[in-house]
Amino acid sequence: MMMVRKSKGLGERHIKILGFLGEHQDKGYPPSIREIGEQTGISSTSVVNYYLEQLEKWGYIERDRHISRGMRVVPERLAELGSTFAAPVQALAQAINELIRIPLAGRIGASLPMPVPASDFSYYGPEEGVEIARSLLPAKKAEELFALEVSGTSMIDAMVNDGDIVIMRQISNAETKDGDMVAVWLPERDETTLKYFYKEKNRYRLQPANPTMEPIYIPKEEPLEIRGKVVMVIRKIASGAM
Amino acid sequence: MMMVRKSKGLGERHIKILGFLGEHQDKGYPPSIREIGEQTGISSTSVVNYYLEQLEKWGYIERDRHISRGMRVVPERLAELGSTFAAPVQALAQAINELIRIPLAGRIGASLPMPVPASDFSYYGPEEGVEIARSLLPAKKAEELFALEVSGTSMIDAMVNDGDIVIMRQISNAETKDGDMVAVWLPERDETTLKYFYKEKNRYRLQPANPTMEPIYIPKEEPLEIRGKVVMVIRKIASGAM
DNA sequence: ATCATACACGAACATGCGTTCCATGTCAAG
DNA sequence: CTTGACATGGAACGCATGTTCGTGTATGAT
Repeated sequence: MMMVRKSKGLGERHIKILGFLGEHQDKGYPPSIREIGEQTGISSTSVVNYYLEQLEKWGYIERDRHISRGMRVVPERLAELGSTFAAPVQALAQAINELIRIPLAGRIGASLPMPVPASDFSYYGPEEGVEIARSLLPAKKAEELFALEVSGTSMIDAMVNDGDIVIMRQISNAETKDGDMVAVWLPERDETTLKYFYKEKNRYRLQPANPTMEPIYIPKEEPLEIRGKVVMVIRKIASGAM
Repeated sequence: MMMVRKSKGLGERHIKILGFLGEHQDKGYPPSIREIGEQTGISSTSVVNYYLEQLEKWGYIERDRHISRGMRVVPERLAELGSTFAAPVQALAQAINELIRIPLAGRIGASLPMPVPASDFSYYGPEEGVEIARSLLPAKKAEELFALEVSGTSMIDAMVNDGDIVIMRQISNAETKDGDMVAVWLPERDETTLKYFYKEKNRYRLQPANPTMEPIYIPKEEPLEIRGKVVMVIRKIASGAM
């Protein structure tokens, strides 16, 4: 066989280029091949192109051939790098203006049968949505996420007020882990509630976010549906509330 | 004097161009003059350039001459348009990937002497900050904004929990209007609290956000300092809370 | 009427900038 | 040592794209 020296994996120059692409971000347009060369100490445009082709193959960037400055970084791919690399790329990932548009699936309230986003998340046009900075989220895939506007004060005990927007991730009963804050649908009580979820011997403990309030217990026999896991709560405060 | 027909103000073509710049946003790089022409029904590159120069003069975009696709929209300027124009620009403003980086000024807690951002908001480097989508904010200037991380559960009654991040706008006592949710510093009680603020005959009423809780009254004689107005509250919920 | 100005075209020109091809250097496998 | 994938340069080549200029047409102002 053959086993080349460094080959696979990002080399110093890949990092430099990626880093420069990030720094260049605030210019409003991508750099040209020559500009990349100057900044990364590569004298030949063909070499820069060589690396760009690799970055494209690895999936870190996308290019539109024959178009000046026709390239863009792929934030998702970059996010994967996480903190693997130091400063240069770190800063990059954060510099990448990346907003995630989360579909507003509807409203949720004590008695409302909690809506679930279009089963397959297929495609939602210019519907209403909430834009969140990727840097605010737990850096996971943006799919599976949906938002709900809270209607009514029934979730006061979960520290969630009327008008708040909760960002949720689709999750099944099985996937739910102790300590997750989830939206629970209790068919028998015809009630939806947001609580911290804990499995105990033969019951479920639903703990309110407000530490001054007591948990409620649900016997294991009672049906219980986890509709989603709360990832974030956003409260916009208007000028003249109340 | 002279008063030309339409002149001053954005015309249909300006709007179209601005709109196209927005739509083109997700490509990752700006369009070329010719591309703009095609999409907006302008056959001559010089005419497109003509409009771009105007948009630049009006401050809607910035250009880097002699650089392919060297232009970018100025979100702040665009935000001013507000809902003045219909769909096209509306969508634009929202499509503009624009994150606002709000400096994290520090922590706030019942007994902590609430920190205030670097007096003049001069310049803050890569300090910690929170990135918010402009579309989530009340579309005002991003300056004057700062964020605080809440420490402790002393503001539970304001529906704000330990770890929450509150986005605030600097505001003086005089500017405060009834109904604003503000951070109030009570020197005599050595206490900082978040409450809805109301002026009454000879006292101030500080109303908790949680409707089930009673307001507290501060006699007008007692010193009271409004440190900021709460614009938004963000709660990130970790997987294994509690 | 006459002129200045805003609005529009389209062609020509001069770079900007991506692409391609050829030559060279390096290191590991055979 | 030879071979070959990998890494770099450098210089052309040629389309991509911004800029400039000559022209033409409304509309107001004088």
